[in-house]
Amino acid sequence: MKEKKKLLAVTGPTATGKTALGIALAKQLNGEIVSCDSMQVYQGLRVGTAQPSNEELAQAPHHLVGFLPWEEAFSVSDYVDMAGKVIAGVHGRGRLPVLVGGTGLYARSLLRGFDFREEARSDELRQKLFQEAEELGPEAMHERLAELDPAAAGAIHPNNVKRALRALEYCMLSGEPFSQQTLRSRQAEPPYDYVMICPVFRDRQKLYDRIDRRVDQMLDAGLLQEAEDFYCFCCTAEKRPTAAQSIGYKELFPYFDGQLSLEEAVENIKRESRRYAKRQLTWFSREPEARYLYMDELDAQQAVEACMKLLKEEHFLRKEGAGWIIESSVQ
RNA sequence: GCCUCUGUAGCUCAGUUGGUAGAGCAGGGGACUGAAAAUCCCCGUGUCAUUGGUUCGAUUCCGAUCGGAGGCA
Repeated sequence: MKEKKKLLAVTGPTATGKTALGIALAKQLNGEIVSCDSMQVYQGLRVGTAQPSNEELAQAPHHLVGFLPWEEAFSVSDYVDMAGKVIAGVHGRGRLPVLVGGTGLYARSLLRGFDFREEARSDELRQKLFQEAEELGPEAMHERLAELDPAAAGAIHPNNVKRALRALEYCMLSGEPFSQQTLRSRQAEPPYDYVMICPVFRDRQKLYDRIDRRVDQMLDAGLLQEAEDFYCFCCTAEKRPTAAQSIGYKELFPYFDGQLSLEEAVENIKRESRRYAKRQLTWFSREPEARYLYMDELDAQQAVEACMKLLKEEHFLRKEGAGWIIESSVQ
């Protein structure tokens, strides 16, 4: 007999309206927003990463948004740690955590209870491995992985140096095969009782149009200034920070360098955002729990109603008097 | 009006000395367990503008028509 705490997740591709929907649901359900976005964690990357606006932030408590300095690295395991603590706090206040964001790996890792071992990570070793890969070539490194962990080597393409080296790093530090960790995580007990709502568009073109339009809006909202500040920071940083991976900034760097016109750089942001959305779509299609919400058929109000209906069906909620009560879940 | 060039995949263009075609980009699909907005893998049939002719056979050669670009009047 173990009681799991409830959690509501709103995850899906960019530009589908997760932020607004999450806030509406949080307001309705006495909730607090817990962001699940690898780039919105950074300070000052407000426009380009589509962080909630001040008006939005004022409508519900938000966590894990805009708190990390640019130079700080950030990773899944950091996220799972922090989010776990934040969520415990929300539960402690007797409120409902509403996970909102598009970083699929973060959401899955948190909700499925993936286990990242503290000792299985070393920046030094990682750097060393990358140097070796540079000298010996990716195939040699992949062969090395094949010796330590044939299963992982079979699952990782030799050209995917980043993932092959991480697996290698893991094997060398932990003393167990990387694939073993995956297996262990798969058997882990999910820590929360959750429903995952995934807003999407039936019509791909509609989503792409929204993305294009949103990039234009970002420019109107001051993306260029924000990006230039960040660009100046990156130029003086000794190594490329994690934050520099964010779409919307790195595409503008060649423009600041004078190598691309603004128009070309903006086109690149739009294209990369569309591709990103497609990757997210692929990712979430592999989430068996994802409950799709087709946004091309719904206005904001209807989307919230559809979610409430779904939560009732999932026995997540029950109506009591004028309000909604979140079901307790004693197993 | 005349002359020249041009019309091939969504776009830019190759190419076939006549046996129905291929690159880049765009696009599509997929993978994903400590950088994930990252990283990586796979995918190219299109009335070769239209229409006649020559030919066993034409997208390829010839003519006409219709687009486009340039030049001369």
